[in-house]
Amino acid sequence: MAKIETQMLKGTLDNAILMIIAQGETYGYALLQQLQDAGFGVIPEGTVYPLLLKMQRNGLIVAHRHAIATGPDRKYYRITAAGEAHLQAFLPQWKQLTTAMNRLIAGQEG
Amino acid sequence: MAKIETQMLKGTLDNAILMIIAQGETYGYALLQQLQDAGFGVIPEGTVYPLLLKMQRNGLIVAHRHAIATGPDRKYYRITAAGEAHLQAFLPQWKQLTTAMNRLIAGQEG
DNA sequence: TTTGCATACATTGCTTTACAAAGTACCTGG
DNA sequence: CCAGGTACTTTGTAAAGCAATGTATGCAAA
Repeated sequence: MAKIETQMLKGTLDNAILMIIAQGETYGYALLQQLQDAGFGVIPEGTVYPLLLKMQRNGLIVAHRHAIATGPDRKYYRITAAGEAHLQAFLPQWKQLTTAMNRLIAGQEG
Repeated sequence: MAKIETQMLKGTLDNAILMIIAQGETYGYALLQQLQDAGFGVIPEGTVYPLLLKMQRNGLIVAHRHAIATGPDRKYYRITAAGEAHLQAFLPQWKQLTTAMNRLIAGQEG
């Protein structure tokens, strides 16, 4: 999986993570793999963990720590109503940006 | 035209500008309007002009100043071979990012 | 036993980027 | 004359991704 230019992820990665959480409770370390599976390439821990903390501070997600049989505790995240609202605000912006870009790209190739 | 969250433009806006220049020589002040027409919303001068200077330093575009009959001089920009190569490297990354995001969004709605 | 590795999360500091704000300068219309 | 549109520049700020480093747990191999 190719690595996406990091600048391009700004303002997008957080919403990607929020969508993954919205589609099923998960925890940080698992998210690293889920992001890769989704096609974002390798996203380092130093990116994901601070992001999760920030989203928690902003009330977009809530966490609850869970001890498991084997290995360190996990922090599971769930999306909040504010998080859902945030996603609803993001979607049209993403649409606008990709529409504008794809039109330029079409003019580039065609 | 709605305003796109500025973080989302990082690493994308430069390539949008590069594509506009690739599709026909233009100058900074005209670019402001072209970006808006393309659907990016209002992009301020404090964003576009520094970006053009940086792209020039990086050899992606070349400029030549042109005096016109009425009003201040204009700096017209043309894309270079390095600029074309830069675009060719950008396109698959953009494709990868939008593919990954759109798949998540589909899972969000469907 | 102990070394190493995978799991799991947190923190500090760096770099890049969009942007606000302010400035310079030209020309036209009221 | 002066307000406003045209046209470009510069300085400083805030935000985000990430490298690097650290902490801690449990298991497997040596």
